[in-house]
Amino acid sequence: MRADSSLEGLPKELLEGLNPEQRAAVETTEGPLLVLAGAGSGKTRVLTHRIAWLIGACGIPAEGILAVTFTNKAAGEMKERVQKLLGPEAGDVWVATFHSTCVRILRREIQHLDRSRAFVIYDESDSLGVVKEALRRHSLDPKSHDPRRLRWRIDQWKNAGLLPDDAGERAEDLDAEQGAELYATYQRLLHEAEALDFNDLLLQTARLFEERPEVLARWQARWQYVLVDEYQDTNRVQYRLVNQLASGHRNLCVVGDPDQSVYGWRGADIRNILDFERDFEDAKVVRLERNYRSTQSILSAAGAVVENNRDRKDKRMIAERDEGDRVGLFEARDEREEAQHVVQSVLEGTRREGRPHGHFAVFYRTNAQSRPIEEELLKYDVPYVVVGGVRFYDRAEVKDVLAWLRLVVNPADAMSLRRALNAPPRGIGKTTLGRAEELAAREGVTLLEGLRRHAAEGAAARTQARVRELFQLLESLSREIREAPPDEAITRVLEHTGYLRHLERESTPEAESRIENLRELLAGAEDFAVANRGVDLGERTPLEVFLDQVALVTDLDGHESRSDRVSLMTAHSAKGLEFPVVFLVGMEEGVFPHAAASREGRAIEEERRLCYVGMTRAMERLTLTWARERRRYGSRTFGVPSRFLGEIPSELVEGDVPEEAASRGEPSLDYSYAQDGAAEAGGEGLTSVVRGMRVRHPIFGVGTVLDVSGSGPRQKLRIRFERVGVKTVVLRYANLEFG
DNA sequence: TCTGTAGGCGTTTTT
DNA sequence: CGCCTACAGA
Repeated sequence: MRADSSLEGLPKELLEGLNPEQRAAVETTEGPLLVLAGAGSGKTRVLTHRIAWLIGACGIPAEGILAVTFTNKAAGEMKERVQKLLGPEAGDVWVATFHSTCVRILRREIQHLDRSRAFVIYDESDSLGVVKEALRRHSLDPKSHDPRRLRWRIDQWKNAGLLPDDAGERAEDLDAEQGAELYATYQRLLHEAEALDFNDLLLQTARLFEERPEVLARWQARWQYVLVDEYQDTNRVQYRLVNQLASGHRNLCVVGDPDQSVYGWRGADIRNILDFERDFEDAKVVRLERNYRSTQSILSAAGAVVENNRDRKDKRMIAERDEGDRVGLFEARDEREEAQHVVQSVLEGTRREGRPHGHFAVFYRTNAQSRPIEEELLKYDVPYVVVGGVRFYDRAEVKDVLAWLRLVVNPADAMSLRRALNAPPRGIGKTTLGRAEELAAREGVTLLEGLRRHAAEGAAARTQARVRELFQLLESLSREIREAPPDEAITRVLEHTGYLRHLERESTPEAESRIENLRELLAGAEDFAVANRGVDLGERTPLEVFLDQVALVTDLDGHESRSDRVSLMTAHSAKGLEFPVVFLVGMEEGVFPHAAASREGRAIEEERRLCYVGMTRAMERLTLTWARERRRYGSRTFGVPSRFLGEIPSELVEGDVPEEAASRGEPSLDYSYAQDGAAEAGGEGLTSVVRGMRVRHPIFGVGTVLDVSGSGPRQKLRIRFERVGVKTVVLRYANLEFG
């Protein structure tokens, strides 16, 4: 312990107000520690106090600590709270997401993998563009090979830590083999563009650590204490990274709650937390089971739902608060009535109890469900904010401008070139680009260089002139903005490329709103410039750092919780938050649980955990609503109440548990398991169809199942038939033979 | 090469 | 229902 006068008395203070378990989690600083932190048990408090304890009481230098979180928002909050506890002593503690941590490492070390340190980060749509390009290179029709499906598949491989060769080795059929080849092409294209997609950030870092032990050793030495938040949501690659970083000193503290694991679809592997004690035999385990957030009724109701999961460690949360109101249940005729109920309740709460709008939150399963609620809120002038959804930086006009910036930083970036090229249009079209691409592939140069050579080698005079103009523009732009602060760089791009003039000339309301978004982009860049004035960025330019940040922020991070607005968001986005009054809407089969999850046991359990997450965000009042009728993709559909409603004991509920839901819980669970089991056993028993299965259709002949969607009588199959290509058939009517 | 329109399509959750 | 793509016409 160090005798720094400014810290005297602090250590004691850091433990005040913590319960014995929380205190143990803070004080157990050495060696592996697993903190099983149930919902509302003061997890963030433990993490922040632990960091403060390490610095303030144990004398660990701030920069020796790494704390990894899931979202930028969580990271920001945690850092802020540590600073509040310690003051300036908090200094350089590194609290960040996995992704930004990896970016930081790669920006310094990626040359060891033979790559450029000026790499660009491709987001989902960039990456989809690369997938399409890969399909083109293999002369495959995007109609029969859905690019999104392939992208998803590549993602799954990456989440599992598999590189193209690994995927190829494991391929069991032609389809998988072809997929692996496409994956290889995809990686090659990324490499040629000096680009990394989101998953590459993690995967390449893990690879780097494996291939270069001396590099790993440096980072191990730097971060003597590692903390990981939301450990239940880590995937295999993140697991590898954590183990690599902690394998020397083993001062690893992971915090999580298996009941809140809701990212399995994204490759999160719940085994990571369930097996922690096996991975580290000497691990200490602390359980935080006192809930300080919710009333007894809310907690019991949520617990009753999640208890139905079979694959679960038994756990009981103890409510510290009193019983409170029963959980509300509302049956609406349709989605409009549902919205009306929510908004009327909000109005009542504000009038009668004087609650600010910020007390209320509405959660739904999918982003598309926000609309009717928004319309109703607008009708009564209730201020609200939609959290998540379309990322600001995903808007076309914003991406256009950013493409120019990215191109200046990294001229190899083919996707940005494609974008920037025609923003605004400058007479270089498909044909020219296609030729340039061919040339680039043939001669092994970047797309930009291919374009230059194509123009030099006898393209039409017109094209030549236009390409020359483009290069002049790029060169002068590059000279001017390379070292400039991002706000100035954006201004220059808007001027010199003629993008702004192009929009102004349109003078439509749409163009007007685009210009408005660009102003917002500019304002964001100004904020960045102000925040980073005088900050040492090392060898990197402000523009480069700005682009990194832009690539990794989500819409979630920007909107801080405001006290004067109702919050609307998906149940996923709600994780980690809390609100006094919560509405969980759209509680119908097919909506929540989502139809895509209804067929598989494991997926249903994840839906149930998601429901648990949503319910446990509520502090004082929780209302679940469902609608008999709902407009979905333009047409009316009829819904039955969610099985989750039937899992809540009626004595905890205000209002009637719908009969249909009450009778569901058990049998539906068994059914899903029966189906799952049959699939694993090789397809006997009920018609349980899985991907890759061979089938015979009376008309179309023999084929392979590509995908299964929906459940029950409406279950649909996408099948690639040998003779007639890909068709979608309804299982019930198709008369398929299996085997 | 660009722009407008008609049709097809799929729609889970996100770093 | 709204987004995106493919296609036709200038």
